[in-house]
Amino acid sequence: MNLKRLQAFRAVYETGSVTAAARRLHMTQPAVSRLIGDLEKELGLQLFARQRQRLVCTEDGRSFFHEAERALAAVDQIVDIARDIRTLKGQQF
Amino acid sequence: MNLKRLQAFRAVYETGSVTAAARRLHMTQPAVSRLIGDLEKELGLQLFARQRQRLVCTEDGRSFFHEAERALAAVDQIVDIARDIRTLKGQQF
DNA sequence: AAATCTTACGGGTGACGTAACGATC
DNA sequence: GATCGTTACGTCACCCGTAAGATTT
Repeated sequence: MNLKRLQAFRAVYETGSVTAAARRLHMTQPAVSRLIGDLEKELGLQLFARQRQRLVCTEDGRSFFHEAERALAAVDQIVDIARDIRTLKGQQF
Repeated sequence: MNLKRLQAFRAVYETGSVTAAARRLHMTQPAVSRLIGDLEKELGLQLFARQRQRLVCTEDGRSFFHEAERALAAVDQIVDIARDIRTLKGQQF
């Protein structure tokens, strides 16, 4: 598993397009497209249905998103906690 | 942030040694040692105190571990969920 | 034709294992 | 001297951006 892939998935899920997700992530479209494809291959699930020029989230994608968001939130919290600890340390002097 | 670093941290925390953690992770000792060092550098925190031939978890390390474990559990759950979805799909046929 | 997603390709960064070193039991 | 953790070094895979292709509006 890989955090970047999860972050890309969240961005595409929320924006509904690879282009918008790439903008949010400060990346190019091909890079985001690959991350999604790699994640689908790793999971063995089709998270998005390629219809026309848009990626429509599948039923599996929606089920997966709920859990993925929890994991990403937990990881984000880790960084916050670390910063809090550092700040606390700094105040001790 | 990086999942491998967190997994290495958990393994060292629970086993109390780099060697045991490396065995559990199917990696070499230097690789695990680097992951721990990289994580500490990234967080700006000293997670373990190098005493004698053992790594003793610091106060900061213990505080951080609680949150890290939650994140890792959430990630582990993702994989499980994905497998469940695949299994369910398979049963539909 | 402009926009979107995907695939191909080359370059740079990072991770790993082996080897070597210092310290401890 | 055996074990443990760290550092050095060479190699290899992975990830990204640019370029090119296919499809849609």
